[in-house]
Amino acid sequence: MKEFHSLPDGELEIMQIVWKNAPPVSRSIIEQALSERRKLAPSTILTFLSRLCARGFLGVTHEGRTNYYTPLVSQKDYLAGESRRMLDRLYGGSLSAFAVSLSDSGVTKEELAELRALLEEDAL
Amino acid sequence: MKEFHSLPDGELEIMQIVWKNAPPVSRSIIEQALSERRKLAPSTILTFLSRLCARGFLGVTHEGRTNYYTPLVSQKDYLAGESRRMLDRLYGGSLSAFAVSLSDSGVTKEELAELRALLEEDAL
DNA sequence: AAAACATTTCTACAGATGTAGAATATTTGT
DNA sequence: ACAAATATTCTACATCTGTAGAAATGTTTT
Repeated sequence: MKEFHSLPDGELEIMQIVWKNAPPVSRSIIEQALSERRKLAPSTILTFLSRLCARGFLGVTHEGRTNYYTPLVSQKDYLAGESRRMLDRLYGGSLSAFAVSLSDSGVTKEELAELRALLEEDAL
Repeated sequence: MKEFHSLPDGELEIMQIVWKNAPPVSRSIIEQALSERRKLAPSTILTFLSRLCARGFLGVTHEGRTNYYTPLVSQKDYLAGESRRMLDRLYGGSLSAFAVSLSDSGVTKEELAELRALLEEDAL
């Protein structure tokens, strides 16, 4: 399992959108999806996209005047790495310490119940 | 519950040490604790400390030529905020999605068992 | 009290990140 | 073929982060 370094917020936001859509994804699709959350100049989005390409997170193909992007790192792999990193960084690697902290932060009883269900049915 | 913004790695590392010790904590103590993990110039550590003061994370008092630092934000509050932020940012707020991802990232069976125990005894 | 020393504050700088205007290239309507 | 429209790439810049040398300040030793 490869180690990817963390993405900055802006780039992660783009990746989440790319992952959510069937590849390859055009910039207009991304801009569309993103616009529901915040307004960015087209060139800003393109900057993020090219930085993601430079990092090896996305591959790009040109179709006329349009760029299409394809993820080169899977969401699953990236998130797994991030979660572990976060657990180490913040809780010295202790999952339980993290859970306690979450309950401090207001996870709902429903969420905890859901998690317990997952654990009890050995889904993990 | 106040919202604190995320700390960069270097500053978080310092905060973790400050939290671990009984306040107020001197720079020499911090440098000592830190030196076991990595080597930084004293002035670098001081830079982090003064940035933490500027952010309102630490208060400082001067005792002769020595500075003593006291946390103004509790570890518990900070971690609670960070955990939630991370859950939102990476998993759209879903605790279960996070748990699945953790199991992808190689949490041990022991950790999961421990977590289940916590949940079952309603400790959270 | 001067010298030697320890500690802190200033200043600096390179690289990362968020953001976007200007310049350039591609497509399309007429 | 050309103008209008549109998408992409370049260039730019302010702020944040990691890092630390130089300068200033306070302490101890002889």
